[in-house]
Amino acid sequence: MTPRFSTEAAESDLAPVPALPPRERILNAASDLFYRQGIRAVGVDAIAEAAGTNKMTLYRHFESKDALVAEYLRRLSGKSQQFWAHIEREHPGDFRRQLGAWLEAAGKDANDPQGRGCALANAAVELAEKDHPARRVIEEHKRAQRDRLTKLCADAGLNEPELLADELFLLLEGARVCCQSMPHDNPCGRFVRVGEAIIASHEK
Amino acid sequence: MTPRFSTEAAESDLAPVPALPPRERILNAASDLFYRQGIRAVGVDAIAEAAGTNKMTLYRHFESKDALVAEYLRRLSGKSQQFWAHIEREHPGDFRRQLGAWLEAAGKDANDPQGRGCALANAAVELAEKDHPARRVIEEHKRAQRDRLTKLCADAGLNEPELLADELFLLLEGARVCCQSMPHDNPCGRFVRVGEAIIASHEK
DNA sequence: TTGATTTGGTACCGATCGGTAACATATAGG
DNA sequence: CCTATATGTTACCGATCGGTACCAAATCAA
Repeated sequence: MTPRFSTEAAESDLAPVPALPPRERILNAASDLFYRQGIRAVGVDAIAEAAGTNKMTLYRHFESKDALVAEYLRRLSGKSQQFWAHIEREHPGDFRRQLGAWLEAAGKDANDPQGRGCALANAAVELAEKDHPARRVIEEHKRAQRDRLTKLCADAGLNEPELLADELFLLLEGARVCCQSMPHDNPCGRFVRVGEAIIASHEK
Repeated sequence: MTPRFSTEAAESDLAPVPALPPRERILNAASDLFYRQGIRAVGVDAIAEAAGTNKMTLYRHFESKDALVAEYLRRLSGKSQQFWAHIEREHPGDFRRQLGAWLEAAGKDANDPQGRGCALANAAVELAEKDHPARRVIEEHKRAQRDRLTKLCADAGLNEPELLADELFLLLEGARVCCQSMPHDNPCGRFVRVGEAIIASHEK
């Protein structure tokens, strides 16, 4: 690297994404830290530092750590909705392929060796307080996921769609918690196979 | 009283029981608080107070909070082993009934409105550090549970016992995390029914 | 250019965290 | 009985927690 002359500016030195506004940087940093280390294990100081800013700016954009946590989960829930739209766009009208795409993506998620399962479900475990602002987001998200999966199973013309959806839903939730409690030799490897077997058993 | 299915932890709520030695009181208080409020949410001061003793005595019996957490989980894992012995004793040689008893107890566990799922799995979510002393206990416990269930499915003469055991295992893990992320109208209500259907699909 | 808004920096707050020193009091065993 | 061990009490440690006051620098709009 060429030596710099002055201590000034350093536009393109090593700032990865300097263009993002502080709020986005904070949310990105918080998302990464919360997911990898756990919500309660991460302090606001660490988030501010990882975001390349300070605590004061953090509290100008989020009224509390709890509010930041809720926003972190809200954004993830939004990305999940985008995923549903994505598979719908990929296989328009073909509900069986949509279900297959869902299963494949879920399997990839559950088998990611770096993954720590579902951030929303993890948050529900960490935040036992009944009145935590994140709980609204979590419960609403899970309900929506289950409903969406139920609708897809029905559209796919499978038997007992509600029951099938719950089987698949519980299966995925189980896989995403097992990958944390059984990081070695876990049963998630069979996830897709099991899912396909379950779907097949609801064939008309 | 029949031994509990597994890992729900709750000791007697309001038993002052001054007769118990301090170590047991501490362990009981810690179990209750850790399970209901979460491990990271509970401080050693609160544990000592709930145990009717003080922090000094706590640290005379446990070298650290982490060690106390590990012991808390170790004891639960032991109770789980007792449960396996229990159903074996109840239905000696009748592996199908043993499997039925397992399913019924698991269903009761997953549908307990006061329950917060599996304490071991919850701990795995809360304690992301790979070198936490509790992780040994958790992983060993889960491995043992899965192996035991696999053995039972095999003894029951069902098809593809390893696959069946993993289906049931993931189903239970999913149910015990869902009861936290979906406290209202959750899919755990179908747990036993789903389990029976899965078992039936492995009938010879 | 000016004036208002946003951001960064630092120092601080009270509370709580996990953990310990020192000493007083019980309780047990010989 | 006396002595050793286990327990209770209090005060304290440094570190960190979530959250804020204050002011300077940068940015942006008019």
